[in-house]
Amino acid sequence: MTAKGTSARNTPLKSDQPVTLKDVAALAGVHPATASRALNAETRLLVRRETADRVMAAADSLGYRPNTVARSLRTRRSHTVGVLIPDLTNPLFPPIVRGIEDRLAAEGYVALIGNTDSDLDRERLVFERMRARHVDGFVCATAHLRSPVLADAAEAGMPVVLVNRHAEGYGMHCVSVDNERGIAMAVEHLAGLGHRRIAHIAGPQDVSTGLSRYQGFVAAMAAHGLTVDPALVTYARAYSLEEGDRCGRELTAAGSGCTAIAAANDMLAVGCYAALEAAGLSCPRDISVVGFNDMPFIDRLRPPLTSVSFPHYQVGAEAGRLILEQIAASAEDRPSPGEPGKVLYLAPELKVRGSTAPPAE
Amino acid sequence: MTAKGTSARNTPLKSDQPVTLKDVAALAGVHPATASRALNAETRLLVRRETADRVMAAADSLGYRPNTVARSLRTRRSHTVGVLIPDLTNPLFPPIVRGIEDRLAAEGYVALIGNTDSDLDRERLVFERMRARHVDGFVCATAHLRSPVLADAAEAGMPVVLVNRHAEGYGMHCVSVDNERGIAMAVEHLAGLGHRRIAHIAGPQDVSTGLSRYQGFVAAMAAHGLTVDPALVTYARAYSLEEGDRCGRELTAAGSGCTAIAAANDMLAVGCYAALEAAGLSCPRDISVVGFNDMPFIDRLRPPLTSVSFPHYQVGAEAGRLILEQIAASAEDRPSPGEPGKVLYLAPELKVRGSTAPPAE
DNA sequence: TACCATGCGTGAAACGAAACACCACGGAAC
DNA sequence: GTTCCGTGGTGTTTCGTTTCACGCATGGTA
Repeated sequence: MTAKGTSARNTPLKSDQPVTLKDVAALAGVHPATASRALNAETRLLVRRETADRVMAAADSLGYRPNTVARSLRTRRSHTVGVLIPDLTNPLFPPIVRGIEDRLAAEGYVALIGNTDSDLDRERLVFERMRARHVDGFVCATAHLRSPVLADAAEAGMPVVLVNRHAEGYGMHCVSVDNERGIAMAVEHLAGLGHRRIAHIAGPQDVSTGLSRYQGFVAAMAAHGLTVDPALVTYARAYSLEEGDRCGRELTAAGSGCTAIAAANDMLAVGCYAALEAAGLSCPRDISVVGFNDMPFIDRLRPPLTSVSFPHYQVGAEAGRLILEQIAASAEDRPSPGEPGKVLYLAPELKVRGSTAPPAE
Repeated sequence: MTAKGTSARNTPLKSDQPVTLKDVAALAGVHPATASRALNAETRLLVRRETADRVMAAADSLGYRPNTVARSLRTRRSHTVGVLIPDLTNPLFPPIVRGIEDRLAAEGYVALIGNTDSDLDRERLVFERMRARHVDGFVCATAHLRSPVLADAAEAGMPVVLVNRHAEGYGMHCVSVDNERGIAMAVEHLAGLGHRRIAHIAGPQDVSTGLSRYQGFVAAMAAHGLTVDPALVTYARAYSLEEGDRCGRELTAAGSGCTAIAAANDMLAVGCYAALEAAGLSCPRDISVVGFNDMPFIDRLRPPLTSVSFPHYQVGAEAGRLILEQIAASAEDRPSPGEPGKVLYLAPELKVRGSTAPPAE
């Protein structure tokens, strides 16, 4: 009866029906409940060593794989987390997602991924879909400052960690970069080069990155004794190349006289390149451009973009760590909507490259 | 089909316990089984119209959401598919994954994502992990020509669709680009410019893209009456910048005399840029370089890379379509390991950019 | 009137694993 | 000798849903 296999992976001898816990128990000559505990590391000490070994051997020889679905139904744990991102094809996100996924994988978790395109309806849809699949928590990179989805999640007491973008008032932990500090470094760099009329392509003001980089820009300008000309601030409706182009055209139109542009994000900055080219301007000779995020490959562009950098992968990994921590924590240990929510800021760093130079004249 | 609630989301009046089918049935004054059928569009016609409406209204008012986990346990369908990719941070994959995900989302499916780093052990791990979660099928972009994981999947009769990389002998459908044709276009372009000594940075030969691009290269050279100098073919161990750099250095070393390089992939080509720079060579003046894949942003590099293009997003979307098709198909309709497996090749297109020019002399 | 479809619903049994309550037994304490 | 307790296990229930196998009317038909 002990159809002991070799160390090699032996296919179950049974029919094509998957082998269940009951089968293992039967082979080991023990009750299913006992088998369950023997196989579960947590509860293994409740069963005699020798019995446990017998069960494990049986499981091994049958090629038993626990049915996670059944287990989830009972334990209400799926060992799965949902990851919400605006758009995977934005080069900022892949490293973050990898960081998350690697961290999760290390603990036996897997990631369910969903793109929202910054569309609230689509966000709701994927959120509900993931929730229905009983994810243990969410990592959310799509946070708007006011987010109905996050409000729901908070009310339901689900573990959520925000990444990159912050949203206050829901008591959620967040891991991101110090945006004010980052944009200040950009302004400082430009001012140091001698630029006075510095423009800003602001990101969407309904997400934290857009807002705080804008505020940081204003503050930093003031700190350097520079005035913010309202004509030199444009607002992008999305972090996209197209919007960068549009805003760039606006800034280069009709004698605005700006010599440098601090964009709220690399996509906007790169989009801006096209606008400069269209206007017959050269970067950095005529106009300097600074981005934010230091996306992969941005250092190989033409010209290489000066950008505010932060460790994307680590941000993701930290977010993964935090969500696992919260899942493990009992409900009362989690932050509640009332509290402020811990914020983990990774330090920004300015990467000076070929897109910035002293003003022409 | 589903009875959309009002625009306002009504919170369940019950306690914080999730509302279950039994609750709905109780409110509607009907048996749980009946409620199940009333809510399930497929079986709704088995119940009187009026009763069905009552049940749906009850479900709506309670804010009922079916427990997908319980459903999966019973139906053995998770409405989840596993997506295996080598590395999300390789810019080739995000658009493909988005294509897959969008297509899946349209049918109510979600994607479980896993990076393997081209490591067979890690691949096995995430594969098993996803399998344990009862994914309905796999989309696999990591296929090696011989793959134990795929062999297992085939034997178990699980729906699998290969994307980008092909693997024969497992009878799986595949959606990709015509690699031979693509590399031939690259060679033709270079030959047309007047290049005679054309080098090839080959990809890993244990994956289909590496092998067939290499074979295509050899064939195309012959077709143009050019000889393949073995010294002008180097083999990358991975599709990485580092390997591109290494191979590039090899090719530029000591008087190989090559004037053009056809790389098996953009990452290798871009890595090669660094090697050229290190050797004091200029692209395209001294050496022309052609890539493959036409990754996002590659057209903005310095210099913009000439590359063989194919529609990444569509490839992903097609793969999504195919996997859904197979999941829907009954087991006997699926391709079996014996048969060849349908292959869907999307047409390549050469994007000529600034990295190629006639030879110097 | 007898009889069979048929429409609507009800019970109850899965699905696979974990949690909970219990039980036999041997040894220790009183 | 009785009580008490810890060890190592057994049964049973539960998780929420689907689905199979019926029952019970009703209506059309021979």
